[in-house]
Amino acid sequence: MSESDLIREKIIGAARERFSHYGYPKTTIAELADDCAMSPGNIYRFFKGKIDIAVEIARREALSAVEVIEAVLDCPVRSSRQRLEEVVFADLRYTFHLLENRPKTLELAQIVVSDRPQFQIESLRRERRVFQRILHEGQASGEFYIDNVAATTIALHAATTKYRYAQLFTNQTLSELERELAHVMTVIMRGLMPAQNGKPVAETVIPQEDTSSMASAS
Amino acid sequence: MSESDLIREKIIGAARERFSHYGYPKTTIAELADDCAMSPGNIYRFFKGKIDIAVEIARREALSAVEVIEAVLDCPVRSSRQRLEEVVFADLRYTFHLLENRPKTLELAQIVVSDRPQFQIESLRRERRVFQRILHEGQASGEFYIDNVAATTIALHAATTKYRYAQLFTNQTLSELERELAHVMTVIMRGLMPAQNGKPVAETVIPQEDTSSMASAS
DNA sequence: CCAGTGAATAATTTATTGATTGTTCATTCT
DNA sequence: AGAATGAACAATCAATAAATTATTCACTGG
Repeated sequence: MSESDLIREKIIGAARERFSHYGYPKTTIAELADDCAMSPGNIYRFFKGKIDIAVEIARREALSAVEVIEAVLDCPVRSSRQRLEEVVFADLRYTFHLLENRPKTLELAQIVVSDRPQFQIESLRRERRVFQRILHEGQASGEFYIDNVAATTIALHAATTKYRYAQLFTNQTLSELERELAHVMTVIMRGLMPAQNGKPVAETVIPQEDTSSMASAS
Repeated sequence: MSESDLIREKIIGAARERFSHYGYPKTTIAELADDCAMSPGNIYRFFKGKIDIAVEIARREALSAVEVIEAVLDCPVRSSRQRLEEVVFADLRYTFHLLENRPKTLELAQIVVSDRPQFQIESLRRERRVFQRILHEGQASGEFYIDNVAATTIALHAATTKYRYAQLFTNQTLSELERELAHVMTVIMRGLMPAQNGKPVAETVIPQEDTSSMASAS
């Protein structure tokens, strides 16, 4: 990593710290410059503007969020169904806890999105890719009956919209949301899986929370 | 209708007019009083405060929205499936056109909800009742396989969240949303209906827009 | 009495100003 | 030369004052 990149990282680190403590609007370029022992003007040799620092931080946050979800893919499971359910519930829990414990992260994301609408579109696309992988795998194994994986991925993603950053839509508790999502997933799974000897597949059971990946937030 | 009720209606009429033209914040009590040829103080004999006028208007708007959706129930259809699909698509189209043609209506609703959170909860509940009726009917006729109608109603409602006031979530066009919703409904219908001789039920077809109930907005 | 008034008051909103902050760039360092 | 500075300028924000508005209530005319 070049010298220049190191300085860039230093700025990002200082900004992450201040944005999460005091918020984006209350953080000044002068403060970031101070933190990095440089002049305000020098910041602009590394970022085009203040908002671009926020974009970079939000981009990394979004990537690591998808990684948390993708981590679920790595642990061995019995079926694609279980994978899918675990990913959806992980999404609910991850975004729920994020808003609960680090509200400034959402604030930052909203500021970035209002300036760069494309940012949100790309974040959603990344998330869908995880879904798509699972559906594709389930189709290949014959576990799912899906005639159009791409369209079904979009449908699945849309149908679970309420369970991403759920606090934006409702003030239900996490338990209530989990119970509700289980019912949604029951219907969806029955929509994806052929009935077993005349009986629809069993109801979705709320998965155990995976405590091993519950890293504490900075 | 009593004299007093007539005056009340006059105030509501004047407020509807001004709220929809200039918005709630820019409408003053003095203006409403002028419109009704009375003094500002007299308004308060009919409404506890300015916000209560908005609440009453929003309440009626919400009721008439549900009526538009319920109207779909009256026309004869071949199946519960068709009913359900028509209601869901009617909801998407109605709320989409509402935001497109009468943005002040949403503004008013948001103001009311921010002051009276209960308002939103009740509106959603009313909407769900329409869904519940159809699910219940489909279950009774054997067309749907549903083990828990109440829970499935909630699931269906949650899964279609994105298609109510869709512009709040996305800037997709109505056609795009319709195509997407068709895929969502395909999965859901397959989740609700037993497969016919081994094959999952057919994909959802986007229903024709019902032009007969397309009343022009004031 | 009681529906209705309108001036008085409290609460909000808007306008104005001064201070702060984001951004640029001519200049200084190394 | 390239890296960094910090004063200068423009844009934005915060604080305050001014104006407007919501609400109340002692009063009036029927």
